Amino acid sequence: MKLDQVRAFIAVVETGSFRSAATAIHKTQPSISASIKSLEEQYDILLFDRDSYRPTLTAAGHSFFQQSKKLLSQVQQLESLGHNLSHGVDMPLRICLSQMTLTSNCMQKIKQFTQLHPHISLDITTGHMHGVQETLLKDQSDIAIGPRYGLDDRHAFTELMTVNMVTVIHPDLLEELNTIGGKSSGKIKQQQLYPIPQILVSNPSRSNKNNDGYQHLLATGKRWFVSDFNAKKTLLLNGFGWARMPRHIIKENLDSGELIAIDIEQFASTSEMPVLMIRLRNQTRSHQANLFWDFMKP
Amino acid sequence: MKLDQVRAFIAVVETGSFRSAATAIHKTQPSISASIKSLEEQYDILLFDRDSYRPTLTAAGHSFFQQSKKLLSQVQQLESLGHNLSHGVDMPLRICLSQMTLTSNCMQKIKQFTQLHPHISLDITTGHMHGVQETLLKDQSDIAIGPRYGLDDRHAFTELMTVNMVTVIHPDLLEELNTIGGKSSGKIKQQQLYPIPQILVSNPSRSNKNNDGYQHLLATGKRWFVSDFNAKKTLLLNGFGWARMPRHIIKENLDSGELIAIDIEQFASTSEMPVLMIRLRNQTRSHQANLFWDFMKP
DNA sequence: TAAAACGATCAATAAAAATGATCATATTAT
DNA sequence: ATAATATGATCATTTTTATTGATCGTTTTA
Repeated sequence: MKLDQVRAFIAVVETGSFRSAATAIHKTQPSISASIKSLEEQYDILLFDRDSYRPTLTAAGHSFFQQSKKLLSQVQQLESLGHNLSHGVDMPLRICLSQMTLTSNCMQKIKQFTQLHPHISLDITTGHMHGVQETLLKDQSDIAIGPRYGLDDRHAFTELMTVNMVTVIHPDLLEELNTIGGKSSGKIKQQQLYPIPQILVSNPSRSNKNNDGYQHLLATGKRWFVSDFNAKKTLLLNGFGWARMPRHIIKENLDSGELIAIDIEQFASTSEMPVLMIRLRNQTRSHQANLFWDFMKP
Repeated sequence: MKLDQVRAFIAVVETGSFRSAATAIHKTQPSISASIKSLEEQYDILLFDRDSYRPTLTAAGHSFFQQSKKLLSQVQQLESLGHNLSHGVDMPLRICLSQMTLTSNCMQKIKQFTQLHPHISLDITTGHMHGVQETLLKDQSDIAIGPRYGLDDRHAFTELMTVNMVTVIHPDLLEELNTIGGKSSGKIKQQQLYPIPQILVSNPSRSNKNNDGYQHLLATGKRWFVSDFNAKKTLLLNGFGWARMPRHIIKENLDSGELIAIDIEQFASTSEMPVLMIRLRNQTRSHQANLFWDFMKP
């Protein structure tokens, strides 16, 4: 397949005839004929129906056209990239941060990096849960920073820090718990929590097959799924349930007593969740990506 | 730009040398040199650093390589499509249905279509809200069926039917309302509903700028966002709030008294929501798509 | 009914790509 | 150290490919 052949094909479709296509892309009509013929012979398909005066796309030709358009837009992207690169326009370094990692600690380190390398432009996006690693796989980011959830052997990673996770609940709900369940202090039994929903952050966009990584689920409790930590926090503050939260997000609410940290029997109520810096193992890394990786690496 | 040049470039990157690249793609080394040189001159960039013995990618070369890989995968898609088309493999017709439209009425019409055209393979996906129209724009579907939300002038549509929307609430909550608010029958005042959350289906994946289409929001009430109608139904059945629902989804719950239809003052409590069949205006349509469109059109 | 536009075809020509030989240099192996 | 091997650039030559202009039989348009 030659690009010029595809260009000729598209020109014919869009101008409606071989001749007009020829003038449109500055070639001669026989040249267009040859290009179409070559495509048709190469794949053993009929792109145009020549029975009528004007060439009309066959069903196969229609599918081929749509895909051809995609190909050509990809070509144009590559060509404009080529031209941009000659003018010193670098590709931005794309970082995807898990909401969980938005601590001043981590952000300051990134800010230091930007100050150290002011010529490197950073594209920073945020995501939740597996979504962070998915941006790597979908080539929407070069480096991701997030929890261990959803990693497999395609990912390489290094631990950056840990986030203190704490199990919290609204004081009203806690009181309700104690009046029903029994003891007013000490550890809470798992059974006591069953009637109260656990609020979890989920990624509803993709139904993930493997449920690994959810090591912090209460086995039979009711569960609520929200889309991000802010929604989770809102629900918590309104007393809709209990949840595990990064301490830095709800620190002020803990201090003011709007939320209470609780301790559950046989359940990792507070824990240090590792935050990883992640990249794809088999992908060639840009120089900027390597600089960032080495700078952030502990 | 020639495809062979890009292929040569990628081969060099992946094999590590011009000579090995030559053998890998069955060309000679001078040919590879010429290809790379041509690319470099065309865009006025340096792809490889030749100072060292082995050619190593420059920063520009690295960016160019990543984009080149994408291009080539697009090429392979087109080529395999070409070969498939010759063996009579048609592209499936991709329909995206809003969850709201999953009435037996609509589904039966689609089933009739499949029986009428057994050779046309249908790919059916479902989505929520704007997500349905987005599949069109992202070229993930050929025809969408869903509500009016999020349409703009890129879309062409025709009304298929209407779905009866009804405002419902859990009987316990209704009782609570009446004891607090006053009357035990007749219309409910908007103010009475403020303390009870309205449950809405949202599309959290994309933060949509224009809030048009949400004509059924109570101005100052609390709001809950869930990802689909099933979640909404679950919340309703558990008495978490009130919501507007397609009648066909909760018909049985209304009959059994698990949910109660309510009437709110100055609020379109029950209404007929139009369900549209939607396609992109400027996109060439496949024969299958036209067949489907004409069949479904009232 | 005449004129214009269409696509297919073909021999001739122009352009481009691939080739093989050769060179200077860098890396290995001995 | 030294010989052997491997690397990329260069160039004249050949081969392949693309393009052209002319022409033919149609179909559409005026």
